[in-house]
Amino acid sequence: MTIPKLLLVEDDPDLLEVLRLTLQREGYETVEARDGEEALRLARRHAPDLVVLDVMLPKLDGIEVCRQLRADRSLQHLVVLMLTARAEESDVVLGLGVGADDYVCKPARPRELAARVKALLRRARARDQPVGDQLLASGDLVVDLVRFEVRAGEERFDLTPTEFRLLQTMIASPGRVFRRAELLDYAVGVGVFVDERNIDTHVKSLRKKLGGRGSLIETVRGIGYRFSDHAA
Amino acid sequence: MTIPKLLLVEDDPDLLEVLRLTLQREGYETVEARDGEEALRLARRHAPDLVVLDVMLPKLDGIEVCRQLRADRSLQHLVVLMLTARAEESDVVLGLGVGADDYVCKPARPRELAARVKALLRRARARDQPVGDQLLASGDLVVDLVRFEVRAGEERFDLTPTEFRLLQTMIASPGRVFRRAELLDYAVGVGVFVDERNIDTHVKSLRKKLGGRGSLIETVRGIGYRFSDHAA
DNA sequence: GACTCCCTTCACGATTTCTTCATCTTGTGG
DNA sequence: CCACAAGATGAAGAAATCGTGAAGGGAGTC
Repeated sequence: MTIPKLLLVEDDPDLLEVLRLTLQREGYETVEARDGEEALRLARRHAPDLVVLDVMLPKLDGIEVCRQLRADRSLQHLVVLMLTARAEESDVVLGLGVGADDYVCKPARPRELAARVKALLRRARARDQPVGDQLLASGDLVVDLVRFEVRAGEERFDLTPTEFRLLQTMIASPGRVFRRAELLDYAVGVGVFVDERNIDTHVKSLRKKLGGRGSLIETVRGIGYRFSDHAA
Repeated sequence: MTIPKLLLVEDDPDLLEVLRLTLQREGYETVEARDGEEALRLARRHAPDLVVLDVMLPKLDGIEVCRQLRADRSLQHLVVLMLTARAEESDVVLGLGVGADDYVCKPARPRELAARVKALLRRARARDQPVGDQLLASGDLVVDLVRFEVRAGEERFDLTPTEFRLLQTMIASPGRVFRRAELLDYAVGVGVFVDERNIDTHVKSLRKKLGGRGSLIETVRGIGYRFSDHAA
């Protein structure tokens, strides 16, 4: 559940600025390249989740960049979003032919660009994480990711989103100790700047809602918290 | 649950390549035709589940191909997905007029195309099932996919298309929580870019029309919505 | 062209949730 | 047993989410 990293490839400084502002506002981390060679280099160095790739580029055009990216095994999961000049249908077909996942015509409207990036990342994530571990359980406590609810026998616990993610994170690895900083990343969000003590408050509330089972969340003094793995 | 077979009809070799790559990657078996006559021949020989049909074709255009396919009793269950040039509104109207099930504007975005194909096949599968399975029900609420109406006892609810799809989607998996983004894909359309909170508005209207049963659509704060599965 | 229906967006208030902070309790080492 | 650090607790302000009504725009109809 980390924050998605995007590689923006665009030679026009103004356009690049627009891309950056648009996508950073959506909470993405961005890396930027101004030509094809730099794009390839940065893609390999940073392993971004998605690359926004202009077709017209100095040194190496977008088509060629895309082809080479696709040929790189270590970038198997990279999503490529092409930026093509308006009405240049041949570019689009070429781009899709070398494996681009989607395209947006320039000038790109921020709303559409952001929406497409979001949709692409969501689908990519869904693909990489096939249906399966939709149920987490330890003892008689069950975290149901499909129904977004937590049960124990007949009893149901009404948790807030943050409490839910907190429990989900810890119960996925019973016995493992999580530092507060880790829990913040998982449950609150990466890149959100809040006090680590915040976790204490959520843990407290979570324990309270879990009633007798609240003690399954153990405090590890000086480190953080963990979900008990003592056989129930 | 056999592997679906698709017939791809496209005269541009590059575009055909894109179609093939996109859909084979999704696990479909494909057959290819480059003109209208070949399309008809292969459709009859291979009896595919779905045909992706370009409108502009040599010899016999897509409209005419579609018309003839529809006239063939042995291809009753064939699903037709039209590929139309961008902004050619007239093509779309014509296509749907001769019985196409859906259309995608060229150049086709892989994800969108794949999503639509998947959705169409899912719908077709449901349609071919016995009548009983074309009724979705939970409690005394019945969603009739054949008559496109929703009933509860004697009462009939008059829903808009979007409200209908929304309800259909959720009632098909009672208890499962749907994120707004998912609901947008299912109920509004893949590749349509609208505000996620648009869903809220449709839900509100749906609840209002369902009257007392509106509460069956539950809000899962911070996540999305779901259809209740609490035993009636 | 006026009208209707549907979809979409927007803004406001009500409510819930998150976060911070001050205080109290507990655990630990000396 | 004390002192101190770390955690637990409760309260309250800040922020986010959701429900709602209304307005605008497009497509189709009369």
